[in-house]
Amino acid sequence: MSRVLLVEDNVDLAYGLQNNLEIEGYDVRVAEKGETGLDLAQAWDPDLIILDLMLPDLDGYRVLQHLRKIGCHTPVLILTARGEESDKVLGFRLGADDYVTKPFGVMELLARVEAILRRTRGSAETDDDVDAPVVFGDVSIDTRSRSVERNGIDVALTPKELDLLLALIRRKGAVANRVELLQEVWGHRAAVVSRTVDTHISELRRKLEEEPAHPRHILTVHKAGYRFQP
Amino acid sequence: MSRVLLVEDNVDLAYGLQNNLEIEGYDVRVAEKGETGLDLAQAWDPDLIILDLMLPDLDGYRVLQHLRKIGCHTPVLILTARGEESDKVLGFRLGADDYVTKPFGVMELLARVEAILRRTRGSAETDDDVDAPVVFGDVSIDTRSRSVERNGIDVALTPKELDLLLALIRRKGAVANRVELLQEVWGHRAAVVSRTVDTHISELRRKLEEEPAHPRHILTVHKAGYRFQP
DNA sequence: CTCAACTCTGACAAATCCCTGACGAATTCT
DNA sequence: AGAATTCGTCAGGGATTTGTCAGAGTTGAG
Repeated sequence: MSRVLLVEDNVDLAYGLQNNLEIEGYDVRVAEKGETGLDLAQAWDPDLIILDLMLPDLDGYRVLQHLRKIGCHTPVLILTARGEESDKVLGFRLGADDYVTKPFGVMELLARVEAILRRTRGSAETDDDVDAPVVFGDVSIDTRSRSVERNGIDVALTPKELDLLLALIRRKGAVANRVELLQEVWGHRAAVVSRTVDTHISELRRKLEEEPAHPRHILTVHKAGYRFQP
Repeated sequence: MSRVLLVEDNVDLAYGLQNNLEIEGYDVRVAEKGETGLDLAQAWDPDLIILDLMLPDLDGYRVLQHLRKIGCHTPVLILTARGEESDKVLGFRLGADDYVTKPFGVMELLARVEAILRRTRGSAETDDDVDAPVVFGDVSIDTRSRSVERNGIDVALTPKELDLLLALIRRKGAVANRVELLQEVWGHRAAVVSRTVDTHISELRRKLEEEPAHPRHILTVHKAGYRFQP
C-alpha cells in the first residue's frame, strides 16, 4: 500500500482528499504546516507528497527546495490556486512531478497520483486491477490512455464525461447522488442547482448506450441519483 | 459503534431522531443548545454531528465555524428549514458534509448519516451487515443500488415505496402505525387524514406479494397500523 | 486573432411519482 | 345483526424530477 503525504493547510480540502485517497487504498497522512510536512517527509518516508503552495508558515516552494537539498527525491505533486505558466516552470524546475491547479476535480487528482506512483515504482508492483481496462457491454475503457472504445471503435469522450463515467464505475452499482458526483468530478462543494450532471449523463448515454432512451448501464435512480450497471 | 451528536433544540424532533438513530445502532447524545453542542463535540468526540441551523442561542453556522476554527474536523450534517441555494452553498463552504432540509423523512436522514460515516471511515470497517441485501420470501432488496428483485426479476419500486418498505422492515415484526410511518418516510408531523400510506402499502403488496389480497409479509394490524413479517 | 472544442446554464418538455377523495369491503363494536 | 369504524383500491390532476437542447462563456490551439 502506497503512502501519501498531504501537505495542505485548508483542513476541509485536506479532509476530503484524505478520504478519497484512502478509499483508493492509499495510506494517507496530513501535515497542515510546511514544517511538519518536512518532518514527516523524512520520518515517514512516503511514496508521494502532495504539496500545497500556499502554506501558513513556509512557502511550498521552500518546502520542495529544502526536500531536494537534503537528498529527498520523493515524487511531489504540487497543488495550487495559481495557474500561471511561470509558476509551473518554477515548480517543475525545482523537481515537482506534476502540477494541479485549483479548483480541480478529485478524480483528476486521483488519476494523477496513480500515474505518478506507477511511473515511480516502475514495473515493481502488480497493477492488475488498477489498470485493468474496464469493460461493460460493448464498451471498454483504458484508464491509462483515457481512451474509450465501443465495438472496437474509438469513442471520443470529453474529459468531464470520462471522469463522470469513472466516478460512477468506481461505485460499482451503488447509487451516486448528484452532490457526491459534483464533489468528486467537479470538486465543487455546492448543492445541485443546474442540470450539469444530467447533461453529461445524457451525453454519456448518447455516446455509449445502444438505446440512450432506455439505458442498460448508466441508470437513473429517481430521487436518488445515478447508478452504473456493468 | 459510532457516536452521533445531535444538536437540536426542538425536543420532539430530537427525541424522535435519537430513537431512530439508536435503533440503527448508533450511540446518540443530544444537545439542545449550541453551547452545549460545542462542549460535547470536544469532550465526547463524536464521529458525526447533526446540526440544526436554528438554535436558541448560537446560530448553527457559528457553531460549525467555531468547530472548524478550533481544529475539530468531525463531519457535520446540517439540518434546516431553509432551502435556499445561498444557504446551502454557505453551509458547504463552511465545511458541512451534507445538508438536509426540513421537512425530511427519517429514512433519508439515516441513509445520509450512514453514507457520511462510511465515507469517513473509508473502508476501515466491516460493512457486511449494513449493505447486506435484505431478503424475505422471494424478494431481495439491495439498499446500495436501491433495487429490488423478486424471483431474480427486477421489480421497479418508486422511491416512496422503497422507503416505506425499508421503514417497515427496519421494525422487524413490530407494528408501525400510520403516524410513525408518515414521520419516518414523509417527514410529516401531522395526523393521518388521507389514504396516502395505505395507497403505497397497497402498491407494495401488488408488486411484491404473491396474493396481494392475502399478504404474507406486509400485514395489516387493524386499528394499529402495518407490520412486516420476513 | 479566430476557430473549435468543451462546459455550463436555464428553459422547456417529458417522464415519473404522489396525493387526494370517493366508494365498497372488511372488521369491530354494541 | 346493524351501525360505526377502519381498510383496500382506483383514477386522474398536480407536483416533482429528469431529459434534452440551444446558446453563452471559456479555454486552448493554430
